[in-house]
Amino acid sequence: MLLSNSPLPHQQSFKHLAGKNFKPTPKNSHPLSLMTTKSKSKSKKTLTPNPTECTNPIPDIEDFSPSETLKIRSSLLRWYDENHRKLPWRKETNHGDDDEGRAYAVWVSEVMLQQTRVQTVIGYFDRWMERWPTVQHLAAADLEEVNEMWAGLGYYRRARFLLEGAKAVVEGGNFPRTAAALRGVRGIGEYTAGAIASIAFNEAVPVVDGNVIRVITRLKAISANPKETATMKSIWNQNLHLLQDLEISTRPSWNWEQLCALQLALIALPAQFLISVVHFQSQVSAKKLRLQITPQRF
DNA sequence: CTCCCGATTA
DNA sequence: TAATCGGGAG
Repeated sequence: MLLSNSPLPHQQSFKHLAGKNFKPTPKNSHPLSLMTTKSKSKSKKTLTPNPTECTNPIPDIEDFSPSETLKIRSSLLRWYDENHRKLPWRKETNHGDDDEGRAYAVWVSEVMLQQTRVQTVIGYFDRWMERWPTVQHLAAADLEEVNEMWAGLGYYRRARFLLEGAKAVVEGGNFPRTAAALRGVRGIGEYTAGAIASIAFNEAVPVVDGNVIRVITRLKAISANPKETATMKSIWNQNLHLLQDLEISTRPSWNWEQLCALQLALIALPAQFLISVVHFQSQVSAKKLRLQITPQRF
């Protein structure tokens, strides 16, 4: 779910949110990092001869402290309130009314956004929803017309999965309402399942896509390679922390809007926000910040 | 883990 | 020409 306000120079890349001078965090560049990507210590199990090694395989990733969580959360929510863009697949209506309709819209938009920039997707999305306003409508379609509507987007296998998924959902009788249940649907993986479950069905599940990886790694000055499964696991965990105990956040109480805003802010956060957030980054991880984060990087 | 899809860039 | 990007399938 890419909601950037800026035009997107490339497809399929979270770099487009970060400006021209964006460069991925170089591996092993963190001076404080004791062991990062290339440490081939595959002896993670049972063998812990070195006492410094046994604590954490990724030393420069630490959990958010409660106060960090509060700061980051309120900044994200403030950003969302002030800057978020209204997009056709995200209606600002009250959530009680038609969450399955919203889930379907999020589903369609997410699949399209996996491969195509926002500006292009909007047109495809509107036409798609006009033709097949609900899962039930889509489930009644056949592959030829789906491909026809999809023409120009590429990745036709994803369109086919979307159709097969819709058929399965309709045959199943009720829309899966949890991330775990959604995972069973064709074409819905960890990310899309989390996005639908949290945005449409109010489940507090973490969601990690390319943009979230970038946000979290910047906020925490993480130098570990996101391609490493251990790093990804940690980033998922970071996001989970941001969602936990929402009732102690700056907003009055837990509600759908808050969860939704947090997820969307994380997913959509443009580079501009990261500049404005630098001041509290310096409180969050001052040492790392000084060493790794420089304004022109954004 | 590897492979996949396509536009875009190096 | 080859690498890159990302979410999902196998």
